[in-house]
Amino acid sequence: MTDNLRSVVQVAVPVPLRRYFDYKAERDLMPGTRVLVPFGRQKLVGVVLSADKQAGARELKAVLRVLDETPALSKNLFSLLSWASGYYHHPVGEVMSAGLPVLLRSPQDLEAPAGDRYARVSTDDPHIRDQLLNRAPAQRALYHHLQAKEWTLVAELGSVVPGWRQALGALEEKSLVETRVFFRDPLPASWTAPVPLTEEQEYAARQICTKLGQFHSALLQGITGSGKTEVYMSAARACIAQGKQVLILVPEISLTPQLVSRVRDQLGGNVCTLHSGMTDHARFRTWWMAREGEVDAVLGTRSAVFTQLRNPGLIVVDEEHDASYKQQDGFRYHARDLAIKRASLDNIPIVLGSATPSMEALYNVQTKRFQLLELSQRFGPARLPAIHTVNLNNFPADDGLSRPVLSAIQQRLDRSEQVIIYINRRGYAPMVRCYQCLWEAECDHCDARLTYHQKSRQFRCHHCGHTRHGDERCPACGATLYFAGSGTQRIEKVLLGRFPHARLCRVDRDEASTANKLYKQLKSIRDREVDIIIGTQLITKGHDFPAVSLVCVVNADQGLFSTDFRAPEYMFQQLLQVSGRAGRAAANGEVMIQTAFPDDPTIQMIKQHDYDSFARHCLTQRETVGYPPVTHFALFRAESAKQTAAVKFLRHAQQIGTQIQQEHALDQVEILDAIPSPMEKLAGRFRAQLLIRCVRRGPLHSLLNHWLPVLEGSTQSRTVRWSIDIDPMDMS
DNA sequence: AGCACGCCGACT
DNA sequence: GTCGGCGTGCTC
Repeated sequence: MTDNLRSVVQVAVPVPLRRYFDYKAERDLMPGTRVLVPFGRQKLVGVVLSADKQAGARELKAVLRVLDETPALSKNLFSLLSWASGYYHHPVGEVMSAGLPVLLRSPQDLEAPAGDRYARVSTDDPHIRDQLLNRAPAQRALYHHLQAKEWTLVAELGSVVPGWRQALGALEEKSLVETRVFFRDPLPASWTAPVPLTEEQEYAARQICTKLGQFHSALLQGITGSGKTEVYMSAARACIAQGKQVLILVPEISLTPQLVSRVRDQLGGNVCTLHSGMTDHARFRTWWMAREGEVDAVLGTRSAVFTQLRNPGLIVVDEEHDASYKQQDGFRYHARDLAIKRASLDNIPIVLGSATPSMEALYNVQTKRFQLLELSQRFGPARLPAIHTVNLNNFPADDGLSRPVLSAIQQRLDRSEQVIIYINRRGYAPMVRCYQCLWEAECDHCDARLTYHQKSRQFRCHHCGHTRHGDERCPACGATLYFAGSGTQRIEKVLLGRFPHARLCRVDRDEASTANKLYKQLKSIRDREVDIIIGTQLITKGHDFPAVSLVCVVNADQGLFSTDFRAPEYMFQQLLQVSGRAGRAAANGEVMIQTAFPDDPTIQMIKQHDYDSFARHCLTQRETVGYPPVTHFALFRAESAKQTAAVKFLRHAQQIGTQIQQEHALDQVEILDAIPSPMEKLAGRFRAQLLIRCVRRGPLHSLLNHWLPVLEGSTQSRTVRWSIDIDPMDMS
């Protein structure tokens, strides 16, 4: 029998299996090429891993269709994803799939994306216009609408001008209006001359620039307001001047329109963005242009680390310590770490920036893997705010706010300066109980208390989103409920009673539920339409409020008693970040932290703005107890609707692991006991975890390499939902 | 993950 | 007598 399918290709199919599948193909295909393959009785888009001529003994199915002329995944991106699949021990098919834009995960040929049609007025001659339009009101309305702007997106006309389709056609016919298709927003780039850098900034930027063209990692540590962005931008301009592209990663929350326009201003406008709010089509367009080399810079969140660049030149990871870089489900990668790997594959420099670097980054500085670049001066007139503590043992805060804090607020209001009240807890009260019948507001689906939301008269679970209606009466016996602790709503109410003439603004996920609402709130704060801002961590990130001169932290003590070993680190980062909001323009910035433990060493170091001492202290501690980054963690997680199933499964996993460990003499690795998660029940599922750790990565990974296939093959692995988390960022 | 097959419980 | 529950097995 003649067979023109003479090649065998290994294909990564998007299924949760830690293996690939062989198919016949007409010719050898390049790694990274997408193929449509039959899989069971479905057809799936897979990615070619390798090809060889050896005809297997088995009868193979044939590739149905080759989807890419040139591989959708470039050589380096393919290498990055292959590496990531190994490092994170995640099924290769799912990893390859995650590295593709959503549009390319379905069987579409790889071709240039469609652009957007824009329209603009082409003639401004009033005579012609009036003559041609005096009997066409719809056309006239459309014409006037278009006149207001340079290019207008045709797709947006529907909501503005009724009957636009006909009118536009007619206007085009009369040559009064022209339309064109653009890949990106054709607004002219406003270009701002770069601000002169300080000596420190200049030095940092130059250090980065000298490394263009080779792999090099630098940590840019600069206190809030020291102008890290100017350093990135200066290095980016140098990179672009060499004809290379820049990839800039930012945390989810800080990718605001202001940031985009700021970067556009500084880099010459040829900048594309990539974030979760965009449509699949818009993302594909950015992806395509970056790959074609048509954009100078890509600015994006976590998943933008997979953007292909034709001429990569520099990677920037802003707010490197931010938790949103870690994907928390499915393929649990860390975008910052992948960015470093990517820089090494592309042979280009990478800059990680932060005011409060992660312990991981600082450890890499200690071990000489990263170069440290420091910015120690605040830019412009602003100085660091003074940080005071208010001892809650001496000044009780019955309603959440102590007397010294209240009088400090009064003082700022008298001087018409703005105040931020920082409280990292939404709702009215996190604890509700009845002293008559001892009823307590608890979630039916989680091991957690319900938070009372007064505004919506609801009890809400902040873990699973479950809500139940209720008011201030006990649902069991009708007595008046007791509310303990305070959230943003309660603080707002207290302030309203205390300062009836002040204009309040509450910024939390309930109030700022969409990016647009948040943006409006932030704008009204900046425009000084607000006196007191009550906010959660939503307000801590990167926003500049020049008129804020006082920041009050309602309760700093949660971070001191958490079960999570990273809690002090997060607390420090958060408090320094929110402190940075005080007095960015004025010289009289002040921060007041309410705490019952003013002598706690962490609190003391916060008062001194002494992140370096804290970090040293923290790293030493991590070293003694064997925690990351000095020791490496891998965490098995499992969950099931049945109470004991998850722990049972992980005990089974533990047994397999211990046996494999002995067989391969991997005795440096420590396998702890399978235990229920700190919050065992979440959203109606019972969860458990199993921690593996090792001072060296090598043995940890080789253990997992032997372990996971066996576990995956075991029949019990179908009874629960389980996953492995390499370098877990939270242990809940 | 999907999807089929297969063997035990309460229903038209 | 069947519809359907989810345990088990397989996907080149």
